Amino acid sequence: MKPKSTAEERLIDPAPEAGPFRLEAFLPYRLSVTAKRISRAFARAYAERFGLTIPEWRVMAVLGTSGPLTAAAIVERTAMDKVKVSRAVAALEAKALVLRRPRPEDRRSALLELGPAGRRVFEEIVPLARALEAELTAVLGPGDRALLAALLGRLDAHLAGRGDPALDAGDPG
Amino acid sequence: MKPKSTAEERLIDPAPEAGPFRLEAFLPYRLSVTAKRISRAFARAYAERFGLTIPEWRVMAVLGTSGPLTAAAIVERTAMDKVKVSRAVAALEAKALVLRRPRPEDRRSALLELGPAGRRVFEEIVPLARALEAELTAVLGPGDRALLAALLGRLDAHLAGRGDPALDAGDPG
DNA sequence: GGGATATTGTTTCGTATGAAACCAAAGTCA
DNA sequence: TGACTTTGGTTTCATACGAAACAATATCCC
Repeated sequence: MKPKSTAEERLIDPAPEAGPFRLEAFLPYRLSVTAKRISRAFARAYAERFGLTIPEWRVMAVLGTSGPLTAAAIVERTAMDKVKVSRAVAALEAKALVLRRPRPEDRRSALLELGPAGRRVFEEIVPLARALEAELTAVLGPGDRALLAALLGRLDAHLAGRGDPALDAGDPG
Repeated sequence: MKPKSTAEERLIDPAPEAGPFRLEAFLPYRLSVTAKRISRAFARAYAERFGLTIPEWRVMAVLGTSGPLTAAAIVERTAMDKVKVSRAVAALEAKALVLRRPRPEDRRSALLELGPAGRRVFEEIVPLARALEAELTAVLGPGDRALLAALLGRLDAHLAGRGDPALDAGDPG
């Protein structure tokens, strides 16, 4: 750690030594740990009560609040890659939660939508997901929760802008 | 979505319907997406330039700023489960970056520390990691970065408190 | 029309993950 | 001392992941 740096030095050295490296203060690490913890809690809840994985839940989540979508549209809205979406949809079809409606005008893709059973499960999950979210983020008041969302939003926009390849997302949900 | 709720209803219903469910506004989802994006960027950088995975980097990170540690101590400090740590350490040993020093007084575990090569890699990675962190979080000023860290800190403490089982952490680093 | 190219999803294949089983070395205690 | 139990790490095994290859259309453009 250098003694205090002058304004000039700061211009030259944009990332001044901030003392010894501490993993627990490293933002990417912190973000990962927190996200994973929350992810787990949700994964467990969805699995236990509905037999769903997080990718499956994400697909249902978007289909629950939109008209029928193609797989590609789901990819866009869930930040998952197409392999994951493909598998999640296949699983949901097998459970009769999602229906596939072929499109004569383009037989490569089909429109996907919640079936009656899927709709019921969706209606049941949403309040649960909201409650769990509220419970897990209880330490933050509504204000800080919004603040966190805003910060993540800015960060995300930045990251999405930086032409990074695959845009998939881990697990939570 | 209910018509506006009265104060009384709010007391009764702690999680008032906030309109239709929107995945992209769901905090667990947002956290996961952002964490994963950052994770990827780091994973790629570490792999390309140092041939390291994130779990490996984490192990080196703690060993780089502490005396020799047992695997169990590393588990504590990296929020990774013992299987992951075991494998990361094995890989680092194979690369001669980490050395294992047996302990006669307890031959079940050994003390682990960076070897000379590991030390050199560590010294090289740290500035890079800091620079990448700075770049990725550039949209947030230092103030907001600290704010985000603080919010994650509170959230984490809360989550860690809630006796959730496994405490492993995803990937970033 | 009809070959070249692009788009949409699915499948393959190698790697990462983690729960549970396992092994070896301590520790307990009768 | 000699069962049991506990602790520290490793290995196994079944699953999740995603990059790359693939198959089936669709679209271009001559």
